[in-house]
Amino acid sequence: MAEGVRCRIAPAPTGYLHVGNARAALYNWLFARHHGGTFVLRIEDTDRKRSTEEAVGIVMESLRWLGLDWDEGPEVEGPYGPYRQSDRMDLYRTATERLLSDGRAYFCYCTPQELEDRRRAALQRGETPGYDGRCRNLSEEQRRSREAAGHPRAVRFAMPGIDITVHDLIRGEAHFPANDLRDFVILRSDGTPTYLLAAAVDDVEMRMTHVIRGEDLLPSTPRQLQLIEALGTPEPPLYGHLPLIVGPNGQPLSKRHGAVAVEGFRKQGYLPEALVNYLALLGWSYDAKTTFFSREELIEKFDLSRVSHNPAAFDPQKLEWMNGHYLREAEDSRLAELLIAELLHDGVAADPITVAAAVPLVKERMRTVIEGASMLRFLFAEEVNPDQKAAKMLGPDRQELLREAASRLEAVEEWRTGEIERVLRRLQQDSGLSAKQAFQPIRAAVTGTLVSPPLFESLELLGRDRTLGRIRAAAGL
RNA sequence: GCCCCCAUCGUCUAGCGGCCUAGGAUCUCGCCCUUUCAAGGCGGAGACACGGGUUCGAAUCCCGUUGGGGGUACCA
Repeated sequence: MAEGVRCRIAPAPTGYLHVGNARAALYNWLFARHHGGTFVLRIEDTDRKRSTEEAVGIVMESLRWLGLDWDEGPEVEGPYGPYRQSDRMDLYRTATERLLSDGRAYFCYCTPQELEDRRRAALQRGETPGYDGRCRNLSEEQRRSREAAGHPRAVRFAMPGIDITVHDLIRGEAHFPANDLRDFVILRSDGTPTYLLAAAVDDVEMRMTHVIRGEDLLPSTPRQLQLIEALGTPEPPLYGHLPLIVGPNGQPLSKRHGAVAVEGFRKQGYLPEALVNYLALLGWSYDAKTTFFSREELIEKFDLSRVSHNPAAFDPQKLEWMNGHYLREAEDSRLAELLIAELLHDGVAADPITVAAAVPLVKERMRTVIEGASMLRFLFAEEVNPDQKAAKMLGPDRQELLREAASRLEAVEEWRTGEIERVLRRLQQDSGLSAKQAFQPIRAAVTGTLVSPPLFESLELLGRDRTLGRIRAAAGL
């Protein structure tokens, strides 16, 4: 660690940033920031068909939205670029050639079909499936004849045939028996590198000191360690494997469980600081008590030794609750902007001044921006269509109350919350009704629902004309 | 099949041999506050997967079982 920490997030541009990747990015970023190190973004797009420019853009946008800025990577570049694997093909080819000439890799002429057949046969015999190494010791003659026959060839890495122990930063040691560590393809027959090769080469070339990634990659670590050693690296990176994020039932997290992409959470009205805080705690904890962490606190306190070992179920409800907390803490002006954007997205051109005035009414009762926006809709609608429950509250027996309310409100001198409240409370007392009995019909008439922001404030914001119009309409006037 | 990882309330977790009558958060239920809904306050219910060891003493250490997840590709 002499030169300082260097770690990275290396997403494949699949068109969105999955929460699992987002969390891995966050932990890497926190780790780098905590140690004053360097956080690198590398795009793993060796699978050309699946990656587009647009997909890369979305990944970067999601990272930025989360506030995870990278020190090296696309757009900012850096001393070990380029940072897209598709721009680094020469490197992989060169590395392969060196491995080939060092005798650490060899050409394999087996076809996918043959491989599949042998694999099935081995499974049937109860043996460990995996490459049997048959092309490893081909004679020069055998090789030549296959070349002459035009057989496609892939390049395989020659594993040393020894047991390997991985020292994991998070979970300690993991032992892998030699028999399960078979020779694997590093360069496909079409000349492109596989993940194992590309990641190993890049981690070495980019001087990564720590590789913190999902547990799904733990079994590939002994292979990469060997590859890295064969590449002549004096000091391989240290590895740490994060527990996977799973769905509510312990199954893999999928779209069926709601949003799984960072972009999706943004669209649903979540705040980045809420997602960051939630994700930080999904697999890591600081102590028994602390739940809320600012970005600075996370940087200061984050520590790999406190990352948990077991899979964590993503809990949308807890995220929502946490989002509510951050919404309440957010600046009013920021919320106003988000609400206006959300309303507009919904086809409502909301007046900014009204929204700004309404923010205090909704900020403490919304859990997402979408929810907040829906609470404000009645302020901008032409007319209201009472929902079922509200309609019940507007039966014939409430008409007199509504009429009286309309006439008294018409006489209010200054259309302010205080005045409105005074008049309506007097009405309530005169009517002999309970507050609930008296005010719910008015709420129903004005907002079309029985659940809304506080009534008197709402009436002020709605304005006298529309308030009276709605009450009268509900009273059948 | 084989290999690897993991195992505390429904969920996220604290716990790293006695401080545990197992703590916090979320969810849920009740009460208070209250014009509705929230927010807030108070209270309740809710977990050490199982079986063996080790030890004066085990949620904590060891072994096994069971369960879950991951891997086993010319995907990443």
